Amino acid sequence: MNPTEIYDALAEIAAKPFDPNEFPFAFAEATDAAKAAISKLRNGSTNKSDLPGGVLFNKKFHYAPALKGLTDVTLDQLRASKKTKASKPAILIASDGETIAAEHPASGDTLHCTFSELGDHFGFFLPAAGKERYRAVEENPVDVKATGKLARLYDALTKANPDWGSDERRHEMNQLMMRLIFCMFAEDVGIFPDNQFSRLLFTHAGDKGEEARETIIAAFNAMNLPKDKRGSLPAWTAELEYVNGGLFAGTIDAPRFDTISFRYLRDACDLDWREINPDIFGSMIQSVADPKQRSELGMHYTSVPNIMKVIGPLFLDDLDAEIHKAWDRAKALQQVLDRMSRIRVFDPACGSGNFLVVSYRELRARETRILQRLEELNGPGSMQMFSAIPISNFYGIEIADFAAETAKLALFIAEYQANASFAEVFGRRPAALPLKDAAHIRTGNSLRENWDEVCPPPAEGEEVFIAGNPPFLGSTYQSKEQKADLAFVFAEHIKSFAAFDFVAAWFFKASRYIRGYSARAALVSTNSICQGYSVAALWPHVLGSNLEIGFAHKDFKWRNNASANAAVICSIIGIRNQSKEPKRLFADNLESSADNINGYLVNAPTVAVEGTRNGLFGLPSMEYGNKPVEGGYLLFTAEEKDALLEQEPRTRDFFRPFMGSKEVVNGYRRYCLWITPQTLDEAKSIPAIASRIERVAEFRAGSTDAYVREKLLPLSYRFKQVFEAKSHSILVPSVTSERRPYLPVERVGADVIASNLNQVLYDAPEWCIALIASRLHLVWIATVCGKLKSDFRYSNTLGWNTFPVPKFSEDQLAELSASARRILKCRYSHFPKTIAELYDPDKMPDDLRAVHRENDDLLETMYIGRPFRNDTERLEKLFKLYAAKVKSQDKKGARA
DNA sequence: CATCCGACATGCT
DNA sequence: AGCATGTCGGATG
Repeated sequence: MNPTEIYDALAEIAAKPFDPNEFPFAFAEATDAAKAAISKLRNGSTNKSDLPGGVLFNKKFHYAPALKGLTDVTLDQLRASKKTKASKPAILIASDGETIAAEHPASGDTLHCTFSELGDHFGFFLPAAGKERYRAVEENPVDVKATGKLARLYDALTKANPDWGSDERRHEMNQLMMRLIFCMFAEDVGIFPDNQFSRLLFTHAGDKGEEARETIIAAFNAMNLPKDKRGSLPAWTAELEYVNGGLFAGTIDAPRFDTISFRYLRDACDLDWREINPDIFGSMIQSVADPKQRSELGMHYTSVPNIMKVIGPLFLDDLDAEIHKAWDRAKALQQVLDRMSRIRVFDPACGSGNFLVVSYRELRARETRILQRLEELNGPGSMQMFSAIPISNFYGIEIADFAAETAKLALFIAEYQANASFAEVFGRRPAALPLKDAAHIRTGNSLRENWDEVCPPPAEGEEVFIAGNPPFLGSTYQSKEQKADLAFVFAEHIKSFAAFDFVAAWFFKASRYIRGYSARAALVSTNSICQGYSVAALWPHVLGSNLEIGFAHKDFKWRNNASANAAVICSIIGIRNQSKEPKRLFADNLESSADNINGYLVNAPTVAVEGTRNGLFGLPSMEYGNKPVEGGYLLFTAEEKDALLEQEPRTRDFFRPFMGSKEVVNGYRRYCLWITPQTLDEAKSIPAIASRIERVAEFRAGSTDAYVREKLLPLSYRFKQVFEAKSHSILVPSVTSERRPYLPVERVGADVIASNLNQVLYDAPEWCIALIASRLHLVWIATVCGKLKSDFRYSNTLGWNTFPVPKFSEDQLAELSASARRILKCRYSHFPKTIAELYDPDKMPDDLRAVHRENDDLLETMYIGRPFRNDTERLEKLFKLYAAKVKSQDKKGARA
């Protein structure tokens, strides 16, 4: 049975009246138990249940009928049952026919729903069918459990109070959740004595939560007032602690609790909150408020190792060095402490506050170390034992209200936990309550906010460190609002910004913020802003004449513990005011010091190759391939082509081989219908083709691109962009694997139609192949072109037109042509091996390696009279030639 | 009209 | 089910 069938079966049970005796067997059947197993269960021979009317199916489920309104009690009995412990059922189920209470004993995850919703919660019951519900996030189990419980509570509350799910009340709803979490955490760690919150809540809220709303409101109001000012509140609130700290400031309201939401509240209170990680937990519960995000639970939260990659080189490493240097001198250590108390950390895209929490924790840990050392140096009792690092030194901006509330809470919890470790070391702890101050978390659109207002720039003696992981989004994927945000940031400073990735705006704002101040910034980014077109377009504006890249982590694959990871390669870029301090470059798990880190995140002088439509070095011009934009209706696999040919032999003359990257590299075959104005009438007379042309028109009519929708509609018999060779084409696949030692390039006849996944030299001389297939060319392309992830992405404007070559003589060109032919011939001798197979770095044939080597030696000798020693030397020479050419062009331009 | 890109998309093994 | 590796066409200059 697949999950859909299980859903149907459970829904069917739910639709019928509840029969407490029949239910377990129907449930067993619905969850895919064998007929024989069910009859054994029915006749009692395998039923091990020790509860009245109960049915225990070994390893699958333990069910017991409940008296009206007492499903919770029955669930407790199921949980406590000795037989449950012995036979480890995946699910416990109690029902009275009105509601269901269920639990996964392994994870402690619970479900409360009405009986009629049984089918809707089929996912919860899948373990009874031996199916995993979903791949659990590999995180602290407490965090996972807590997230699940909170999500259910949130859902149940918004279901019972639809208005609390609306935009107007979202903030109040989120505040409520955070306050509840704080209370549950506080009583578990002992900030609240005697479980006072849940004890009073469940004493005064009624059995089914009838009074839960009023009780919660009264309790929260009390926590916001010193104990002597609670005259207007119910007497029982006198006992509650005064919390303050802003957490209970502002409006206090609560939704009505129905039986189900009240049960989830009880479940949440039962959880042990002591072990939650405020850093990761925060990002996980972000998904609570946004059901859409649930499936990608925590997909974009930054893991602690990645946060450390940012804040380490940003300021912690420097601090550690200073502490190390001062280690034996009390006065110097005291100065470090003073410095630390004046460090402020600002995350302009703080989400649930991971960066702030981890930064706070790291600073507090260092502070504790220093205080310990000072006590050693000055003698016991000599130190005033309090922390000089307040959470009010931490600033954030976050657009999502729930996340912003979470961030505040996470810092409270982090503070508490830091104080607890402080107490472990010194036996004294700062008073936990009332909370003194809060982090400065602004709920808003970071790109619209004035950062100076959120986090005032550092005064003399202060420092501000900006750290974070802003969202990445290419221009194709940006919403209207996001495009407007980009314009808001860039319009008055830069002409062309619309093609920037969304993350570029954060770098730009950070650069304006830190300029001239004792402030630095480091942000996680997609690596694409340090590749190709972006380098010349963005970095000069970010850095200007006063800033520099102080450190960078180049190209690492995004990873966190979420089950589905975002597919992106990241870089971390730290910017600062120009400084004599060393620069650090992290690449391929190695750290090196750099004289200069340029926009490509390479230790080299600052250069940025700008794309150009004109060849700088007189190479033949390279064009685009044919861009279909036709919904696939003019394209065919070999089988599809043969099928159509059989059905309609007249289509034969319209088929042409169609080659993109895959066809060149992996030897696949595809075909397209190639129709010209001259052959259009004949083509249309063939119904199979005519109908395809119509489908193309339909497809194009639905495009968001006005040009495709309007201008291209009458041209539906052909591709969007059309090119044809006269004698032959040289194809250069535009996206190919970074693993190959040489770029793929192929020569094909004029019958072949090249797709836009190739760049094409139409009817060009063969020596071009010798250039493209050279190591020199690969090194150049790898450096100056864009990438897809870290794979090569060939570009005519950025790569081919800018590729520096010496002035070749006719003889040299003839030699290169001969070399190109040798490479092609060698490949053919390995027929039918594909380029992918031949250029697999582990399996490349020796003779092919040899002809490439010869080709490299031949070409490189034309540059410098001998082969280059390594890629570094190759790049240096190429950049030197490039720079010289650009300079001479500029002069020409100036003269003209 | 030409080009650059993808907190990707998807087929492999 | 993770890893390798390039489609497709929107959006921009």
